[in-house]
Amino acid sequence: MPELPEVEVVCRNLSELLPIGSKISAWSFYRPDLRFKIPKKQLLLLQDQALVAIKRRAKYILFEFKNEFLISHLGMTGSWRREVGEWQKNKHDHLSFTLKNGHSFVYSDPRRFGFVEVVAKGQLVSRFAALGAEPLDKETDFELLTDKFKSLKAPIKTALMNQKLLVGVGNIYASEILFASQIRPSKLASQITRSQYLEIWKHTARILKEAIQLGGSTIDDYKNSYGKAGDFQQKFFVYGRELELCRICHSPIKQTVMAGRSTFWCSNCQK
DNA sequence: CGGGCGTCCTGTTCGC
DNA sequence: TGCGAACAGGACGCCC
Repeated sequence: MPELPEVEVVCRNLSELLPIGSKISAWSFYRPDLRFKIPKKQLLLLQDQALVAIKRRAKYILFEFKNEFLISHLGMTGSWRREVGEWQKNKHDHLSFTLKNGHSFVYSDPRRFGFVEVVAKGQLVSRFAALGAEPLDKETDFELLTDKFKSLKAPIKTALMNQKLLVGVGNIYASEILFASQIRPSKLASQITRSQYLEIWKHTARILKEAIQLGGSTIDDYKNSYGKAGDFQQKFFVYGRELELCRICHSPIKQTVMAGRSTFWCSNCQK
């Protein structure tokens, strides 16, 4: 489900729903078996602490407290929703916390690829040491990023999804970015010119921003924290459009599997 | 060693 | 209609 735009939207939703200074007055745990066992003890230590901020890094949601971060990764199907007053627990709800005002925030995750984790502030840098550059951060050095990409042997589509170099791009947006850049997904990252990389970085930022503006992409079940679906899927040029006609040249869109993931492209527009 | 593949899960869709 | 296979937004460990 969630790539950078979807996670960013959820972070913005949660920032609105969870005012700075909010305090968790109670935790509830329903089933501990997420990707990693839910760290109950550490979560309980966050009780009565004031929320400082909610941020995003890569595809992670960071709830910042005075001394720790509560990290949430949504995996494929994770979601946070708010419940006010009496509410019905769902089959895939794993945990929730409640504020003094009675609002509850519930984490649900059918496929259980997501997880929550508590990290001391001093440990955050090392925890995220393996993560690459943020595509929407104006501090990102795209010249350096280009150098790194050019040293890879992998196809560009696989490279774009590698979170060690560039974060936030997943299977949907990788296909969309390469269509906009007019480059075939199978083209080797090392064979792409510097000027083509400039195009790729430009379209990466543009597409991710547009997707955020439209509330992300809903393929099947992604919903933001208000329960609302995204609209960016209506703007897809290639993802999920196998055999449909290219919006630019009207050739049928092709689909193949690369590194185990469905990949979509136009054989006429992309070289 | 870099990179590809299988794997962790459940739910839905597809094809026979 | 029914049932099993294939597939789905991520990311890690293992193996070549």
